[in-house]
Amino acid sequence: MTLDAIFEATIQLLVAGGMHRLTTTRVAERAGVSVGTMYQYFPHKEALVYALNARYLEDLAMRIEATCASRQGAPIGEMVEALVDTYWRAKTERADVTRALYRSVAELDNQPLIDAFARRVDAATGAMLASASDASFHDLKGVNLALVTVIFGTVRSAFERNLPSSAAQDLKRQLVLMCRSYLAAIPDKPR
Amino acid sequence: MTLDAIFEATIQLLVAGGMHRLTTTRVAERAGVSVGTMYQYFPHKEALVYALNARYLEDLAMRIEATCASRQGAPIGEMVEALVDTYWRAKTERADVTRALYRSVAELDNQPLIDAFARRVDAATGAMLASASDASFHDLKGVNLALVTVIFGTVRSAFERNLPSSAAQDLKRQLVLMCRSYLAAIPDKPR
DNA sequence: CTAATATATGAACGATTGCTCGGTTCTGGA
DNA sequence: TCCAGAACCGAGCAATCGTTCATATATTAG
Repeated sequence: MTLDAIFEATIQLLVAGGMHRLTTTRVAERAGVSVGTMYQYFPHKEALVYALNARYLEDLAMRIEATCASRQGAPIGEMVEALVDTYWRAKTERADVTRALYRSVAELDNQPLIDAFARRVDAATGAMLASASDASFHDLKGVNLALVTVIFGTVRSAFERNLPSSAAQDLKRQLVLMCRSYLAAIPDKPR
Repeated sequence: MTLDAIFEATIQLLVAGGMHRLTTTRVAERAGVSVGTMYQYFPHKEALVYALNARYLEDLAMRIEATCASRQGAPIGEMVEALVDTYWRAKTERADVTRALYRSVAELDNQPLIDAFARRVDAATGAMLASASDASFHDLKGVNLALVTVIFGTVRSAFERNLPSSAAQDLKRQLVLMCRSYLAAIPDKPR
């Protein structure tokens, strides 16, 4: 479809040269359409990149939600591992695209996108944590926020450092360990 | 000094409108100099922003190094708290500037800057950790990398979520707790 | 005071880019 | 076959921006 071609071209150009080399002409050219056609789908250039990020975040959110749903009632240790795993894999499997989008996002006013994504993820992980078979938390919201922020932040930070994959693998393991020992350290909900 | 005026103007414009509204003319105007003058200090626009980030990272690195030096031989718990505290404070005290620079950095090829900064910080925190009075680590490099990545990443992630300051304060506490329980969970170096 | 050097100026230029719009081609129902 | 509406085209316009350079001003040395 035309739309897919446009998105794909945008991704490729973003990966290759970042936002400042993403011109409407080039996108059209690589997508095999004309500039005019692009403007039939997007009111302006920003909208294109915005839509691309929306697409990406939609996919990511769905994968996280699926993971969370599948671990309902599991022990927390397993939950954390699954969450880290899903997020890490999603980001790593096309690292160049991830990096390109991380950057493109910075030059956009897409706080609404980020906020909506955060809310979805918070809800999914929150529900999962609440169902843990071997723990219940006094301050579930706080714990949830801490976990999500730490995991997402660490993954991003790891990306920025361009680590060799062995170091990255190790870091991932440390991250899981860190979350687990944290969860073990906070007091259970009194009842 | 002229240079300071230029930097200050750049920061203000970056905060106000991001990189895509940072034009040489506007910088010059706000700095009270002419465009030509700017080009006496920087070969092109990118160099200006690059230098600004270099300046910022230099300051940040120095503060971290100072913190690390002052905690030589302390217990690890204290070290972690001091590190989180320094980094968090440095980022928070002028949150708008921090955010603006986070963004500007994304549109630049400044991997060298980031790498150099990472090396400096790794060295400083590594040396601090190695001197801990109450622990010694089998895989110091791995532990160090994990700690730094998690802390820096979490702070950044927290920024992106625009949390109310009470939630942010709480998150900071959870982060410290997380690092501490992690450190308690990994086995000491055998001897 | 003069000459020489360093620093500052800002109008003008060339190049690029986002976007428009008059017009063509495609599609599928009657 | 015909037609209407949807999809597509792409040369060209208007606007912006980074950069230059001939000129002016300030500073220092002799």
